[in-house]
Amino acid sequence: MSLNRKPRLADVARDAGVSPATVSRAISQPELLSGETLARVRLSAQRLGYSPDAAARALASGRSMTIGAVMPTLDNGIFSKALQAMQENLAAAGYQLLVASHDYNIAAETDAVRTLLARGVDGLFLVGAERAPETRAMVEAAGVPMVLTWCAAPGQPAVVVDNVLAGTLAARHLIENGHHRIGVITGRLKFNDRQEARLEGVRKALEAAGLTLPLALACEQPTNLAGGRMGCAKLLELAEPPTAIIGGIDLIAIGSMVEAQARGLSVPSDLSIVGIDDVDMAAHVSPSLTTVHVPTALIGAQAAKMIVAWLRNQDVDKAVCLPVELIVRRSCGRVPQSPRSPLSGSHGMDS
Amino acid sequence: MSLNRKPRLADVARDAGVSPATVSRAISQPELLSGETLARVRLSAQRLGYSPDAAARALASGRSMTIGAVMPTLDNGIFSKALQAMQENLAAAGYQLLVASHDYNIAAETDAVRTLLARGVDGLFLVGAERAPETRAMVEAAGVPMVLTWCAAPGQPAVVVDNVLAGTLAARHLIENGHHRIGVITGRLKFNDRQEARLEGVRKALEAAGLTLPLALACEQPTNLAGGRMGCAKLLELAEPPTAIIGGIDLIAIGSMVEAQARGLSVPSDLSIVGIDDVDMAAHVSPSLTTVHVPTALIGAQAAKMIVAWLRNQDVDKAVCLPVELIVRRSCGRVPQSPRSPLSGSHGMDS
DNA sequence: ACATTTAATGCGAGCGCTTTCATTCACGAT
DNA sequence: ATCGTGAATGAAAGCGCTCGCATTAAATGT
Repeated sequence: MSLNRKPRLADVARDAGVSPATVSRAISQPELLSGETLARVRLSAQRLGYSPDAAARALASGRSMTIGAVMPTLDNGIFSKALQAMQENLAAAGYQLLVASHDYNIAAETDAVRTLLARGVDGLFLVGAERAPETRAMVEAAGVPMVLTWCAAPGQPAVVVDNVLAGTLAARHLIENGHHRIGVITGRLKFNDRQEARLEGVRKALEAAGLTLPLALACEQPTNLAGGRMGCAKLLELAEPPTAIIGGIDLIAIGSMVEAQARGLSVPSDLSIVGIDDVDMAAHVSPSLTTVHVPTALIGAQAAKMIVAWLRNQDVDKAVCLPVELIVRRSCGRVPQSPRSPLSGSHGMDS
Repeated sequence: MSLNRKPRLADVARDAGVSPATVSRAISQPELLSGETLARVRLSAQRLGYSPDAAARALASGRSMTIGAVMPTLDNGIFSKALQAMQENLAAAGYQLLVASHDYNIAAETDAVRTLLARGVDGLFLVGAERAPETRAMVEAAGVPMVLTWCAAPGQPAVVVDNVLAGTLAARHLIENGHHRIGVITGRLKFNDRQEARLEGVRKALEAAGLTLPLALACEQPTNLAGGRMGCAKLLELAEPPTAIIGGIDLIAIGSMVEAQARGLSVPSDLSIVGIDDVDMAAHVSPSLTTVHVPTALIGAQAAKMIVAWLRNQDVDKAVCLPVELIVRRSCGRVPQSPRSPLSGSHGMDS
């Protein structure tokens, strides 16, 4: 049993009767070799069970074939879905994905980027456009291609969706159903420009309809079910509660639905609810959630393709904006005509 | 503007008036240096903005400070939660996490492991004990520490939970509530020993109570909400439908609940439902889901700690088994006494 | 037949760091 | 004074691969 050390490139070269350089080319630029030589080298490599040393390649070539992704958290369906898509697409192009998370902490993002850069990543995915100037500076100084996701920064390649539009779509749908008092529960706005944009979109739609968003009707909550429940509870306990609620993400919307139902309200007849994201669950809760579809997996896939193209020096679209779309399901209805039990009546009739 | 090339270790050495070896030690074994020298080197490093080159370190030292994790999918709360915990713990120890996924495809797992190994990972996390012999062989040949998660293989360090017990706990709870006809919806059993074990646990509890699991009452579905709905639909359409359903994972259980409710059944009075995992959502659906808590994040955290200890040549527990626990909420009730609308009556009275 | 390309391969100098071994120096013991 | 001793540091040989340049051989043109 010859359990000698791992074969190196030189071993293959010797075995195939060629120079190390030729073996190296057989791996990375096979088109430069004659068919015969290539075949011989491949045979030797195969026979010896050769597999190139990634660290050595990285050192010699200056490329690590590794891409870093820094997400707010991996523990959220929308990010893990994007991550999954990134991973698949990168793997297909020979790249590995290095992940880090910052839990919505702007300084933690800086640290993560620093670490990844020190790791020699060839490219970087970041979420959102808002970040510490230092972070941008580091990436720039390192000369590492970076593509943003979800939100775009000027002049920076990105794969985004129109979050403002998403908010507008959600609000407009409610307005068209006669709702005046619309509550909005967003995620924490700090270091989360996706949520900010969506909120802005809601405001826009409201203003376009001659309505406003009273301070009391907007609240920030953690981006999870519990946040949705709490936010909803808060809004429903208002003297003048909303007739409809927009969740900054589906999880919040669903949490709101649960809370409303737990309070004996019927969705949508007592309270309408709209989400944004269209997570798997949205179609399966009852009533099914009307929401604005955001192509999460596509964002990841596109971002991966973009960075690979960039690394291959191909043309890169400066920023692609993926479409969002209102998905009408069953969680929204016309504004209730009459006061309902735990809520005081809404003002003014409509329609 | 001196935008020269990145400073190297030698630059720091020159600046600090010491040898490169000393700088190297300042980084990785500071305890070997005199306080004075260390301070001087650190100052120079800081001033020059030095950051060691990971590839060079990896090549010279034979350690990449990188750990690979191969998951069935990132796009599932339980795995992404574990991943998140792994990532945090590894980062704290100076390691980076390289991720890959195989989508429940055993050959894809082999490929992922091969790739990660070629990448020079210092350690590996895998899910479950079932896999291609080739995969094990590769890891062994590479001499890379590997820790398994969720399910243990003999003689292999692992952080697991007793999935059989989880299944038993779920079933026993139902049995104690008088249920005889218990349906089970698991995820696909192929290359998923967690689900197999849970199913086995259910069988055990049933047998211990003198009951059996008829073939018709067990079904496999995708591990998501839609799977739960379909599985539930199938079971409810049986001539003799179950009075209770166990979901192999919470997502399935919740999907079942939705389906049951969509069919006009009330949970738990018409149908009891138990899940396994205790995902965030479980506490927030309505009725809240009775389930078996599996400490997902802890699995990840422990696994990370274990592999770090191993890499530091510290003692490693061969296999830690984390506790599972039945969480009684509101989705289970006594078996219905009388036939209910869409279902034919259950046989024999109980209690 | 001879110069000129073009294609295929080899040479060798690194890439930036780690680590073994040797060296130096200070200090307490003899 | 002399000799270990151990702590602190330096010298230098790689780690395994890539790539610019040089070289050779074959093909093409005149």
